Amino acid sequence: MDQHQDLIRDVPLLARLPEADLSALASRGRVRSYRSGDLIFREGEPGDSLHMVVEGQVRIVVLSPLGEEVTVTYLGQGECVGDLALLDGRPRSASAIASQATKTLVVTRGDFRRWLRERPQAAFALLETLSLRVRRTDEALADLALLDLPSRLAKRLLSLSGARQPAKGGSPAKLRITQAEMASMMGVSRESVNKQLNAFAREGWVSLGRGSVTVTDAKALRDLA
Amino acid sequence: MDQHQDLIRDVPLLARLPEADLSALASRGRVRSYRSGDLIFREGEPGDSLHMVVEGQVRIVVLSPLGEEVTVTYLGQGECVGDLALLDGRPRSASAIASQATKTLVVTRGDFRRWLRERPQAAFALLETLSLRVRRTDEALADLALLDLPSRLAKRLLSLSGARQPAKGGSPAKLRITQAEMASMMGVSRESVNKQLNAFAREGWVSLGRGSVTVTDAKALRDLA
DNA sequence: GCCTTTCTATGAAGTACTTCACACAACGGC
DNA sequence: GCCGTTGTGTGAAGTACTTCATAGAAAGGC
Repeated sequence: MDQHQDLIRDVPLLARLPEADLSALASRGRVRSYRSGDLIFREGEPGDSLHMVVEGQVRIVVLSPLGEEVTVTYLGQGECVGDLALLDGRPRSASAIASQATKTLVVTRGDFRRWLRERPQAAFALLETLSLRVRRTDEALADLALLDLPSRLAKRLLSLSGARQPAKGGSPAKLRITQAEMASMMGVSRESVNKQLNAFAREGWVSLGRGSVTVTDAKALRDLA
Repeated sequence: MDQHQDLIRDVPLLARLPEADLSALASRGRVRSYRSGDLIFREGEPGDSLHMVVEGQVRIVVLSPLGEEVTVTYLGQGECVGDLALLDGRPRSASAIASQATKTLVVTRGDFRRWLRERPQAAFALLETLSLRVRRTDEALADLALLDLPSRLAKRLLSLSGARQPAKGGSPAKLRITQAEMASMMGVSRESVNKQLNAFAREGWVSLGRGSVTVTDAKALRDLA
């Protein structure tokens, strides 16, 4: 399962499209800037645009039934925010908030559909990409139902570190993330994440700092997951 | 919302296509018959075909990390089995087993791609369908992480009964399903499902039989979920 | 009919998480 | 430099599930 992790990051919606098609799409977009903490869109709003992250980082949050904010994921440069809205025109299923100073390229649904109509080939690539995404989400669902916290945490650490440190050997990747954020993403308490991270640290698999986790033994984590 | 069940049920891959396009695709397929218990395909095999269920029922199972079979969902008449393989050509992410005598219409990846090439419009419909499926799975993921068993069970009961009893008023729908199957689908123990179902029964929200659950107060379940 | 298998039902003990309570360390503002 | 804020670390108690054990009732084979 975890060998698919690399796909997670390098398969944003448009990754498989030829460069020319991509820039044609980009040329129809407008650039928007956000300061850290700015709301990009809110859960439940009608969604008719896609944001490609040009610079910075975006936090995706949903409201839990109990009314607390739960961070689903973070999206960085080159990734797409709110892409599903382009395809099905449904309301936003989550809110997007700039977690740093961020620039996005906004493409509207209308522009996108015109662009797609002129490029039937692009639809194939999109179908393939979306299909991979369904697989990945299904897999996450199975993980959540079947795996315990240590395994899930190990997977998550690998996925996060793999993403930021692509195609490099054994060199350790320092993740800039708080334990509270990890807990929120995984749907467990901060205390549990803390205790498990410290257990990993005692084994020498990770090293911890204030607001950071560094994976030092990826193999051990992979074995666990 | 809960899990794969409903999404695959009311949003089969090809639901939004015009009738003519559908029958053009169907005409390229071959019909295959399976007896109850026959394996249709196995997890991990290369996937290059789609099965549309013409008659009968198919059980989708994955192997958990501990080696036990977990039923992900059941697919019935008109639904598609192994549809993702057509789009991305990846190995099967689950096994499919005929849970009754079943007939399927098999379409190969090659045939599908030729068919799709001749119908650029169909790609739009497929993109929309897949997009909805991603949303539903994401939602199921959030449910699993955030909701407790009573809520999830209530949702699941509604989703199952809604699927079999579409667009009808207050009339009770009798689900033909064992508690063990429900437990396997939801990733909890059979005993937990049993105890919770009996709690619902004591409230008068469902009535139980051997191999069946009947929702008698859908509103109460909805309030809980 | 009986016997085997399948399914439901339930209590007792164990486990993995949770919440709560608190301590302390690092950083930022001024 | 001090002080409020944010983040980490940890134990105690509680909760929601698990597994295990056991029982009985319904259905199917022959």
